[in-house]
Amino acid sequence: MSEISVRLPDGKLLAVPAGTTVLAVAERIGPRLARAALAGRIDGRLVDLRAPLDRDVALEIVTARDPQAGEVIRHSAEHVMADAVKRLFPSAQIDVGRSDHGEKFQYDFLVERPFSPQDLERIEDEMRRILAEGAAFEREVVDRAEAKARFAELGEHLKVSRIDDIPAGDPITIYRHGSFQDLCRGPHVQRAGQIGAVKLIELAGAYWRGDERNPMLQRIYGTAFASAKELDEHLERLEEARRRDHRRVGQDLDLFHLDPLSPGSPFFHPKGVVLFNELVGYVRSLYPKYGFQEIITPQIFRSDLFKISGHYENFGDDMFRFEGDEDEELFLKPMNCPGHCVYYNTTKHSYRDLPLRFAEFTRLHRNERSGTLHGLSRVRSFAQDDAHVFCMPEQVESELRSFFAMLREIYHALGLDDVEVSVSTRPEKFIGNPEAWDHAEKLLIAAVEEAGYACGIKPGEAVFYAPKVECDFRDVMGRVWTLGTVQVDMSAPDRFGLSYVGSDGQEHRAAMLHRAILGSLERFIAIYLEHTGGDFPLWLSPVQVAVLPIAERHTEWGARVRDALAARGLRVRLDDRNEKLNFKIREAETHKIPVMAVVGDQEVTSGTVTPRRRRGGKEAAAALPLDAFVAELSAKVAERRP
RNA sequence: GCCGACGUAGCUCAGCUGGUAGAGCAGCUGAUUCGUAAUCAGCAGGUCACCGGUUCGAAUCCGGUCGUCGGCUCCA
Repeated sequence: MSEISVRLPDGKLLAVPAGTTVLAVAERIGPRLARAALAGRIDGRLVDLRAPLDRDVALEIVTARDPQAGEVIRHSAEHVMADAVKRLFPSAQIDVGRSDHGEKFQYDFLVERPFSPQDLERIEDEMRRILAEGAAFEREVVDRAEAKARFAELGEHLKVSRIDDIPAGDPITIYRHGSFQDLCRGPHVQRAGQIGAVKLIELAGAYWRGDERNPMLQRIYGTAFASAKELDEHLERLEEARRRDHRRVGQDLDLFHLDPLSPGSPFFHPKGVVLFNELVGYVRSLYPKYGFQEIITPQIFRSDLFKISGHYENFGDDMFRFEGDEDEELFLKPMNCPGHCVYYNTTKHSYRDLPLRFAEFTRLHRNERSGTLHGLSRVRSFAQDDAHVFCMPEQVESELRSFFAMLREIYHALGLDDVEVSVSTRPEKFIGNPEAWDHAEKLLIAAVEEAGYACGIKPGEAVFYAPKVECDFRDVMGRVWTLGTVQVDMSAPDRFGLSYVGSDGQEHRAAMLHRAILGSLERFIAIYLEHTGGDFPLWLSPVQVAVLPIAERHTEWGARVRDALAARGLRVRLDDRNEKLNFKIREAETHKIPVMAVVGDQEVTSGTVTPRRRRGGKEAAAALPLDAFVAELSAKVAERRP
């Protein structure tokens, strides 16, 4: 039998017979490693311990300490959960599990009646029992007919249909622990005991094969770790996410609320409006620099507009529709682009006028399905930092360059530095010709790379009328949100007959770009609140300064401090309540006010204030003349420094 | 829209298997005049989401509606 060579992480080469399993290699290295092994890794890909090696490879043995250990453990926990469900509910049919996203795993079941939260507890207990039994996971390669027959006999009809999804020629493997077996690619732990801690998190309905025309299965989500300590840390992170939830922060800081009388349409409170307006004002302040002109188009349009744009047939059900006089069909606009096209067409354009860049912040309304509404991040009424660029086709590249320059400037100012950019390519259903799509996609990819981003590709993810760039921001909790986007429209120029007169005196088709940098302001605020936890930089803070007199005799000076700050446009509150300084500080801290100005006897006599920064702690701050204090703060605000 | 859970004072929540609603914080009043994260006391505050049913009696049990939350689907 031929030998292969296995390179270990320390550089050592091990010669073993072809067909040696990963586990056997681990045993050659040492029995303790073999016992602790959860999986192997070849070229960054996890492989099962029982998988035979058939070529020269670089191999790492994955143990509980490995960053990828969780993936293996959770994958095996899926099987344990399915096993537990089958033990408690023998008539349940198993569909499939997943554990390749985040720190949770899931499994779907077809059951006569939905699981209850009590069932969840029972299932979790049963899982612990299975872990305690510590059965070994075994791997088996079977042929297709055998696999189908086996699951058919078990009454697992969903599973049989899943076998049909496996491409012909691919090996079919089954993993078994105890009396439970499941179709699975692996890899899996050696024995159930290696799953140190499990917790079932939640129940949900999920359509079979993700199609809403199919029956709904019951999905259980859980998480699993090598140790109880890691599980606790994970639960602590979930708790932290709950603390930062924008709905909670929005409530605590009195920024907005959602009222049952208008589901999905937020009320912004005065402080929320400050945040909203500061964001809009900032973007607006950059419009001259990047050559945008702001316009305001109608909120309501006749249906004809959306018939021209194509939204009528594609999104008609998701628009707010009503009737005007004489059965006139009207819609609340769900986006600005058609209106911008109408405006573009009000005059004949020369190539000398292009590019024309129209921006608009007015409100948009979409009748989102009730189940999809979520705080500020999914609403029915919102505004975007929306704009459309009308240009000659050969100007698209430089427009994309300008888009990324503006995007960088804004994200940097807001402290959104962890951004990944990708291009979504042509979906199955699309309009326009494929060559034009290919060309546009190439332009986008080149522009992303030129802007200095590694360009990811999201195959088939584009909108039906336009390839698009998506800018995904990773927040402090590690969650990814799509913010900015730019799209090359393959449809509107023709549908609206967007044209310009070229230097040759002939009419030419114009190119059109859609772009937004923050996207929906509502959604952006949600994301930003969770990212910052409500700790805004000075310039965005609804209340920038709290003036805190120590006793009543200091309020007069406090009022003059307040007035001096307010006169320079700073948002300031004088806390003249009859409370102790500690109380006022605590409240300013919990309200996330970035700067406090303490005034007592010393300050009154010397005409100063003693500043205290948010979370400044006990460090002794020096008193500052009022003028200097005001000048420092207004300079920071003007420069949008924290 | 679909599956499940939930809806009690402005906020956060308690109220065991049915017997006329309770706390903390916030608010109001008073006392205290205080130097870097909660001073003390008193007062007031609820058609228990809404509609209907069961019952001598419903916050509690049942049905419906609305909303919220977690998912699914969708996201121009």
